[in-house]
Amino acid sequence: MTNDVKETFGRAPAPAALAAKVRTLAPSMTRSMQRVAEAVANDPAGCAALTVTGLAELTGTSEATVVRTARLLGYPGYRDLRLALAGLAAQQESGRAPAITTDIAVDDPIADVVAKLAYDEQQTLADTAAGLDTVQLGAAVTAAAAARRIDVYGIGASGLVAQDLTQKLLRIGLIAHAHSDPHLAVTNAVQLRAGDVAIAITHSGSTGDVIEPLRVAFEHGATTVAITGRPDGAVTQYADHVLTTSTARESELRPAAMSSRTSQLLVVDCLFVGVAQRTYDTAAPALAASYEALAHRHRR
Amino acid sequence: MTNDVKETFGRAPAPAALAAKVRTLAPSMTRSMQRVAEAVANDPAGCAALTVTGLAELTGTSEATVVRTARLLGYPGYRDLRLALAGLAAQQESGRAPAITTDIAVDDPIADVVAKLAYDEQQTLADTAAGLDTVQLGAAVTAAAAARRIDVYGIGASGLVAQDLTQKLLRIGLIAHAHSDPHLAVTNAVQLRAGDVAIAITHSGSTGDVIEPLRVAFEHGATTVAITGRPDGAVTQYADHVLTTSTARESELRPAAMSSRTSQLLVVDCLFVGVAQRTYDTAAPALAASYEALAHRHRR
DNA sequence: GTCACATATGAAACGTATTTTCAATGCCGG
DNA sequence: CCGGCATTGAAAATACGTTTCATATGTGAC
Repeated sequence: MTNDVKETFGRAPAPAALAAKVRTLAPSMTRSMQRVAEAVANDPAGCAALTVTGLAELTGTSEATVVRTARLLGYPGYRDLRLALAGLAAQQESGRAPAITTDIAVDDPIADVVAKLAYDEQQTLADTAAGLDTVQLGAAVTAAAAARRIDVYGIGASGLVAQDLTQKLLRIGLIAHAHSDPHLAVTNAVQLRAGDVAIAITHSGSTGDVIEPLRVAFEHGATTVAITGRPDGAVTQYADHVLTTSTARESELRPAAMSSRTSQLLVVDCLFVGVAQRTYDTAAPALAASYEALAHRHRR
Repeated sequence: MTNDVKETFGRAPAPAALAAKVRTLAPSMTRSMQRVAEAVANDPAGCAALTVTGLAELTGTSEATVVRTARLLGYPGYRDLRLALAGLAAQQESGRAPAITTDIAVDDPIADVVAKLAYDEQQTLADTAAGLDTVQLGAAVTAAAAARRIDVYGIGASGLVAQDLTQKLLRIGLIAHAHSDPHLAVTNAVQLRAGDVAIAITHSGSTGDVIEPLRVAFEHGATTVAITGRPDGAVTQYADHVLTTSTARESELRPAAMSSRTSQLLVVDCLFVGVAQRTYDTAAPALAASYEALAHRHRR
């Protein structure tokens, strides 16, 4: 084709400005081309789902006309117009910001529950990261990396976090124990001495069964760490280092335990990664070995 | 899971979650398919500009492989993948992708570790929420809400998630047990019958010790649910409902267990809230009562 | 090792969507 | 009413996407 009078104008086929371009060029279009352009401008998403033939039928024209319209709009052919259309559709799809502010209600459809929970947990993570004192964290990491042994206290939901931390520390070759039995925790705490580390995890900061072993450890000279949502709670009086978790808004269907757990896990992960960095020479092979050991326990 | 082994997962080919889907499905891909998937995930915009043949050449594979990959990602063919790609490209063009892309390094300062971990976990949550099949989730919720008893199987890190779920279900008055001892799990699974629910949690989808009890439960007529990162894993053959967790990029200092746990917990939370909604009349007072029971165990 | 089997892969055949060509039609000025 | 030009769609030509199938590449058993 030796390009004749009516040809592409403007260089980039920027998808955003498509509606404007349609309006600008409409006067220079023939009747059938206008029908096509109109359809495209009115429902980009719908048209993106159609083939040339489909769009031709929809607008009561022919394939040739559709292609001609695409050309006039600045694309090499219909295929490219269609791609631009898909992009445009995606953009205005995402433009609708969800902004989930409401609490979870009893009659929320399941999809909303998923969206709200995910959003809340993301929020909790951001808050926790922002509020975490990296100096305290660094100190806790240093102590843990050098510790002879590490005891972790946690009860209820926090007990699972304690176990999570312990599992990970064990994997990099450290000696760590999680205690959720208050009596055993205390009897073990007595064994601790300077150079050892004791970590108490409690959202409320006032869980007696967790504070008690930390106090014992503290008095025996161990380095003590508290991971708590209440930096002014009773637990902190026996803690050398306090790591604060964030407290997200809770509701009847979303107990505090849920977001505090997310927050605690982030702190625990940071602690773990910090320790793994400091002890990299032993941690890396230990991690590899534990991975290897599990490999043959998989089916198929 | 009625349909075949290798099949599309999730319903909508939502463009946003494409990178996540690539990561989730990467393990079940062949080498050449992985090359294609990688190219697509790394440069959606660039790939959207290519024809099948072009993409095949770019990745050093054949057209057939490209189409196969598109199918695996949940699209009817390459044409539709390409449209989705164009949409994705347009989105991140306008959205200005922030993305902390670097892995955690051995010498990262602790503040960076916190930021990167928080970011990654947020990403994992978003991906999981996007990829979660709400129909399957709804079905699992319905089954669990009406169950006579609920058994949950999980080992290692997944064991903690299993316990987390169990703890919460117990709080709303349901009968739930977590098993991480494979033998006890199986002997308990034998007791299950129609109307009961068994839930297996395994990131790899191939943990024999978790699959076995689920198989037994399945064969005894219980409704079975699998929470796994591998929708094509061995575990799904005995699962009535499959809930897919997302697989985040992992590295030496950030083992898969970390993000899979985040993902699993979100799924488990959704399950819990869903069940709590359905059983609100009994769940609400039960929650209040358990809260009350703990109140006097706090100091000061 | 090597044999049998399964899986992965690309070349080429095939079908469909897009583009081009071209003849028919309508419109306008003389 | 006629010639010339713009518009249009049917159908041919082509580019693209999909499917098939034979070959290659492992992988586990013996």
